[in-house]
Amino acid sequence: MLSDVMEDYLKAIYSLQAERGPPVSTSAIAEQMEKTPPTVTSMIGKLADRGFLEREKYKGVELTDEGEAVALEVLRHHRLLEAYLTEQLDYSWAEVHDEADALEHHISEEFERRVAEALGNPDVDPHGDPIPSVDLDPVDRAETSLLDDHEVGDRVVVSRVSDRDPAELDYLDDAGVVPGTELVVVDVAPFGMVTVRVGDDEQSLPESVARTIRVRPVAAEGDPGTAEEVNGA
Amino acid sequence: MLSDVMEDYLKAIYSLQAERGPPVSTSAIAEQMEKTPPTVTSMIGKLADRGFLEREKYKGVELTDEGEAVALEVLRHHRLLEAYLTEQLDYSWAEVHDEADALEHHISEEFERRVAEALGNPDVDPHGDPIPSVDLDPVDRAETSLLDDHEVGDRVVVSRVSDRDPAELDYLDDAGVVPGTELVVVDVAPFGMVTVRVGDDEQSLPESVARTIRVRPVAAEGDPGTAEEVNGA
DNA sequence: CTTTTCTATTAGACTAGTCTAAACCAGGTA
DNA sequence: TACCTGGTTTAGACTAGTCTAATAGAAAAG
Repeated sequence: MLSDVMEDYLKAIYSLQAERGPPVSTSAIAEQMEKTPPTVTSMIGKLADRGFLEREKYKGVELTDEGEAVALEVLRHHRLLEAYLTEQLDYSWAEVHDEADALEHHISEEFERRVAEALGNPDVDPHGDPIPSVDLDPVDRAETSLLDDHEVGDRVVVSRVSDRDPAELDYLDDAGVVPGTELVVVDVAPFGMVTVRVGDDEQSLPESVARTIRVRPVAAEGDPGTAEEVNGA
Repeated sequence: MLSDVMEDYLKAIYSLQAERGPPVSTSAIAEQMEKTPPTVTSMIGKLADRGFLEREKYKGVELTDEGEAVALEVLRHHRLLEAYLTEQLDYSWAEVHDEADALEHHISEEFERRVAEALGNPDVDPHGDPIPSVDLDPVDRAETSLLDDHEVGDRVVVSRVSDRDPAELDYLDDAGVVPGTELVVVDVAPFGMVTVRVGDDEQSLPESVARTIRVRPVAAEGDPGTAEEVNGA
């Protein structure tokens, strides 16, 4: 009933809304989706007509509960697939995103169920992103903050990394920066370059990378999820 | 470069060509694809322009080597997926077809490779259909014939069953008619109803079903593929 | 309060894939 | 040979999704 394309828009709007809050602008969606603004205007009109979002012209959009449910369903598919590909088919951390993007719209509820079961119903994917529950409760990012927003001396644990750019993921993987890794911010240079200590090594991360890493305070005793082994001392 | 839709047409044409030989008519494709004849005319025009088939107006089409390669690639995906879903995710024999149809166009070469490896590079799927090789050599149905074409007294081994109709598959599964099953034709009634003995049981199969089952002579010592256990005495 | 600038929307066109209705072969029948 | 019948193709329309170019609204600057 809902095309792949529409699902992609709802997913994009969901993540923009989660990051920067509603309303979400036409141009923000256009950038995220790599489409032109008129294309987005036309699509949000259709999505609003079908009740997936509220729209105020020239202002932006906000997902309705129904729109959010669709986005969460797609997100659940995406993250379950990432987890499955990593754990059962030996995909590397960096490879899974594109494959999951291609498959997320085409798996049945049955497939979703069986994959979740095979994984023991995990609640985070390999990047540290929370997997929406079967009943699609909104996921929250609770205690986390962006690494980019921290100051020298802060000691934090990596909660999640973006799953978008394979090259970046490979780089972080090599650097030992994965969900669960503990790090200390040792320098913040002009233009946002952030240097962190990971175990005994220091790693300098461009701002564009630091902005995609979410962290939580190091003290937390909370469940680190399915985090890989923690590096360093 | 090639849309899902085009891949589906090439797959359909491939299987029609394999069953009834070239040329394949517009109406046969239309029926298989559940599309109208004008739609098919328009699509085969595009496929011919792009070199995937030879077309003679008012006569029909025949796949080029390139078209056949595409069809075999899709078929390989389909059958690997069926095998994977059955073996690794506990799908029943009957459930896999639709899931594989949905996924076959969206898996990467990497996914194909990993799935094949996880299964030990099988050469038949759970229905008994041959899985095209990685290098896409044409598959042949060698020694097989349709159950429908046999006479009372013939003793044969099931080589493959159709993967199209889940209800039919469930029925055959219950009846113990799976690839590898040995059966004897005990009656052929008017209108094509075929009665076979499977072990100690007799099963009557409507012609529509008997026509989807391929069998080979019982004597053959050939490799029975990944056949399930053989039922009966 | 007016002007400039930036973003959003409208207008209109294009491709892919589909349909219905009408015209058109081609082969068999008279 | 002429006709009829049935499958095939053409004609034309429609939806989904996309674009570029032009217009319009909102917000910021003067």
